[in-house]
Amino acid sequence: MPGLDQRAIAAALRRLAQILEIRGENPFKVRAHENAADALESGEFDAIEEARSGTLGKRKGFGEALVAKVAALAQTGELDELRELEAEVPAGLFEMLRIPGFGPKKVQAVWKKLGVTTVDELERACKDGRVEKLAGFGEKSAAKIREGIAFLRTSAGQYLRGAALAAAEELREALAKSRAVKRVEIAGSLRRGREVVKDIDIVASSRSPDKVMDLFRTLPQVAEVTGSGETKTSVRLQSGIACDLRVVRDEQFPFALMHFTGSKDHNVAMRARAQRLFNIRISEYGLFDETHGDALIPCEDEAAIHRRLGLSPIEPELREDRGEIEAAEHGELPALVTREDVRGTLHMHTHSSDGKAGVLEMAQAGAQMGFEWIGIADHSVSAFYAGGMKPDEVHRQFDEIEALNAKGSPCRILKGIECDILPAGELDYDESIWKRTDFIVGSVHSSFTMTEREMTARVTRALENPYLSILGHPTGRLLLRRDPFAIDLEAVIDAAAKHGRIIEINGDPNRLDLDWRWVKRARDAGVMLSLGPDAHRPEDLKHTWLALTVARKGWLEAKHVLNTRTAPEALKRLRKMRGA
DNA sequence: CTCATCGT
DNA sequence: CAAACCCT
DNA sequence: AGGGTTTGTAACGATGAG
Repeated sequence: MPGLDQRAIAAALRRLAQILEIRGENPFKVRAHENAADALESGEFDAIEEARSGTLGKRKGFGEALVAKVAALAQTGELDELRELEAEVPAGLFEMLRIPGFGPKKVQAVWKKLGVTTVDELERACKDGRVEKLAGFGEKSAAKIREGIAFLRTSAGQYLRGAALAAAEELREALAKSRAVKRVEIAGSLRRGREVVKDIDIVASSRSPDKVMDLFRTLPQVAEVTGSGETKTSVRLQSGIACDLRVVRDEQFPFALMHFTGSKDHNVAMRARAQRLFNIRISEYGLFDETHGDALIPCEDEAAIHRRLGLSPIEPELREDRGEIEAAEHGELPALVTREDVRGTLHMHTHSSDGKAGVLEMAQAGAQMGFEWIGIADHSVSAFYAGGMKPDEVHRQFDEIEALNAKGSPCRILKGIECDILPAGELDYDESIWKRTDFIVGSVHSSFTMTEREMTARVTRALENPYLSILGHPTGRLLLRRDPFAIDLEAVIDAAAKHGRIIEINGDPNRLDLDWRWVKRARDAGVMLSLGPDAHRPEDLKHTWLALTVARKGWLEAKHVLNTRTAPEALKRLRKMRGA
């Protein structure tokens, strides 16, 4: 077997860590493997080269054993230890680890004591009462596991927008390079900006579809071709995501793009309306005028289709059949906020808490991406698991930021903190720290299991604090992993509106929280929103764009978004909340 | 109540 | 498992 | 210096079993 690349080595070490964990080995040993995998994944150094030259062992976290493992994986792609242990641990156990509340110890228990090795078996064991009889488990445990399995099932086969989009853009670019391809676009729910997707749809136009299909089938990302004809090819990528490519003649491209972008409900509504008002039939191949012998009405792009149907152009993000067609009819669509409108971005971490870079590096990355200003917001002291800052650390960081701003930072840096909203609705620290900040992002990071009433009271109380500028990731959801905590968002939005507070659209690909459906309600209630990358390393600043998509999906215009302001304007808006 | 486990 | 610590 | 041994995440809340 050939040697593995750095990412694959990291994945192998992570797998090993999981096996060790299920086997109940020393937690520090498990952690050591995870840390090593993290380090390799960060890509900050060439581990393969360092393993070869013998310098890897000088690195913190890499001792004799891990250096040997990395070297073996780099050279042969195999590791005896991993192969042997994998043979011992049934593959289904890893899937069980994904059940919320079901960790390595419980996996071990049901495996060893009940011989359960798959999620399906576990479900049966819950139903027939074997689980609740197990020492350490009871009726409630069994019920909770069944809930967890149900959640797992609903998220099965779905992928985060962030990951799917990256894969789709690679494919699109590969296809666009071909001379046989005239036009090519990502379609489907990905184009509509949905937060999770079940597959990737790509639409292309070409005079020689077979050539395009050939190219597509042989792309390096493709693991398996599941179907292929002259208009459609379906594949599964290495990452497991299914991907469909449709190829049409160039005249048909706008119609196909619109059809495959959906949503289904949007298409149905569009078609019914076209039929009713214009006697026009819409299909993926064109607009057909039924009063004139079903003649094709040519359109060069989607905007032309919209215009022909008496509508202003409807951006893909809005095509959810939530009033966009009526708005387009009356010329009342929002002028959606664009990348060009965005001048700054705030909510990012540095090595003062759990970030991987310093303030200056983040500022440089921000400037490079064209931001005029950034806002740092490291974790507060209660977020111990994330290395939250003690008061003196806050002052030290703020001194550094002030010095940088004074001597000419790559871009203007705003001083902020991501302050924990404690269970009673208090913010971490006190006024002596708060007053030194330009802004505070207040976030819930603990006690998620409060009742809706309690949680709502907690957050609305925090919103009354004049120093809380922005409510961070308001529902705490983790896409495909954890539901939002119970909270009355209506009441939260009202409280934010009342006190002039801003609500964050967190752009972490795992969160995308506030959800777009609520973004629109916040907007309608007069609340300003802020795009937050929640970056932990310079390259994460691009999460701003994921948040931007959510904003667009929530019908936001530039005026609704803090990030479109110049630094002085943003500061003015933030200060206003404090009554200054 | 204590202990184990999980999650952040 | 790695790193710090303690011992001769 | 080289070895064997001990210590170390980062700290706490929620939940459930017994």
